[in-house]
Amino acid sequence: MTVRLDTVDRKILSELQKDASRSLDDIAKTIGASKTPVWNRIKKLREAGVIKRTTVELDAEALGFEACFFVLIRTSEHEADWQDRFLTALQNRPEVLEAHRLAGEIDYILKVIVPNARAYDKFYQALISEVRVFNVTALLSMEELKSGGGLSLDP
Amino acid sequence: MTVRLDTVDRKILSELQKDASRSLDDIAKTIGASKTPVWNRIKKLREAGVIKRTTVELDAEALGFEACFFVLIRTSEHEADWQDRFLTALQNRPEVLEAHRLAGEIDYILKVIVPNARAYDKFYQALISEVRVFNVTALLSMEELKSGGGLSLDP
DNA sequence: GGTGAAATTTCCACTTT
DNA sequence: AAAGTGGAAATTTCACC
Repeated sequence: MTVRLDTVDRKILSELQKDASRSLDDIAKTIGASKTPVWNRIKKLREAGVIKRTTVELDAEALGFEACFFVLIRTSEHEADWQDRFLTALQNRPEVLEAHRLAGEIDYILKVIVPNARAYDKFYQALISEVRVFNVTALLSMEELKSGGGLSLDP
Repeated sequence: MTVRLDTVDRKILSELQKDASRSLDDIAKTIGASKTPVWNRIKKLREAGVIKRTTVELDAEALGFEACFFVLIRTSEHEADWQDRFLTALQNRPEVLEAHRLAGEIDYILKVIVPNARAYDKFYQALISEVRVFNVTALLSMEELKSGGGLSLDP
C-alpha cells in the first residue's frame, strides 16, 4: 500500500496541487523534465491512488452556501451496528463535506456547509432522528481565514 | 459580488467537482449541451471566482502524512494587531490546511496535517511561541470517515 | 528518460435561433 | 443574448529510440 516517491514525483504533485489545469509541457518545464516522463509518472500516481481525483475548488458563498459549521459529536453507543448506521447517514448527507472519528472525549467531528442556520437545524434534526448521539456541539464559522492549503511536498 | 447561476451552470460545476479531468465534449454531452457554451460558461465562472482553482486531491497517508488534528483555540487577545500576527502565522505554516474564526466560546479552529505526533508538537510549540493563546485543545483524527465531499448543486 | 507524431481536445471566429 | 458548427492551434497520448 505504501508508494515510494522520489523528488520528481513530489515536484509534480506539488505543481498539480497548486494548479492542475496547467499543460503537461508547462509543468514539465517548471520542474526541469520533459513531458513524457511527467505524463508517465502522473499516470502511475493516479493508478496508485496517490492522486485520488482532479477537482475544482468552488466559492461556497458565491453559490449561496453561507454557513459553515464544525460539529463535535459525543455518543455513548460504540457497537458496530451503530457505527455502520452513523457512517451511512454521513455518506448520504451532502451537507457533510468531511467527517473524522476522533481519539479522546469527543468521538466525531463533522464539517458541514449549508445555505443558512435554518438549513443547519434541519440537518441536525434529521441526523439525531436517524442515529442516537449523546451530545452535539456546533461551532459556527464566522470567517474562513485559510482554505485549500495543500500538503507541503517541497523537500 | 453575487453571481447569478442557472441550471446549466450548476450542472457544469457539479460535473467539474466530481471530476475536473474530463473533456469539454464529454461534460457537454452529459449535461445535454454542446462544447462552446460549456466552455464559455466555465471561463466566466473562473473569471467570476466561482471556480477558485483546479486541483488534485492527494492521499495524505500515501505521502507520509499520518496525523490529522483539529485544533481548537481560545485566546484572550482580540486586538487587530494580535489578529494580524495570528493570521500571518497561519498563512506561513503549510501544516495548517484550513483555519476558521468562530462564533462562541472557542475562537478559532485549525485543521492541521503532519507526518506524526512529534511533528504536531513541533508545530504547536512554534505557534504558541509566535502568538499568545489562552487555551489550545487538539483533537486527533483516528479515521477519516468522509472526505472531499463537494457542495451539492444538483437542484 | 527523450523524440516525434497521431489522436484528441481546447479555444475561438463565425453562423444560427 | 445565447447556443451551435467547424476548424486551427495546442495538448495529450503513445510507439519507438
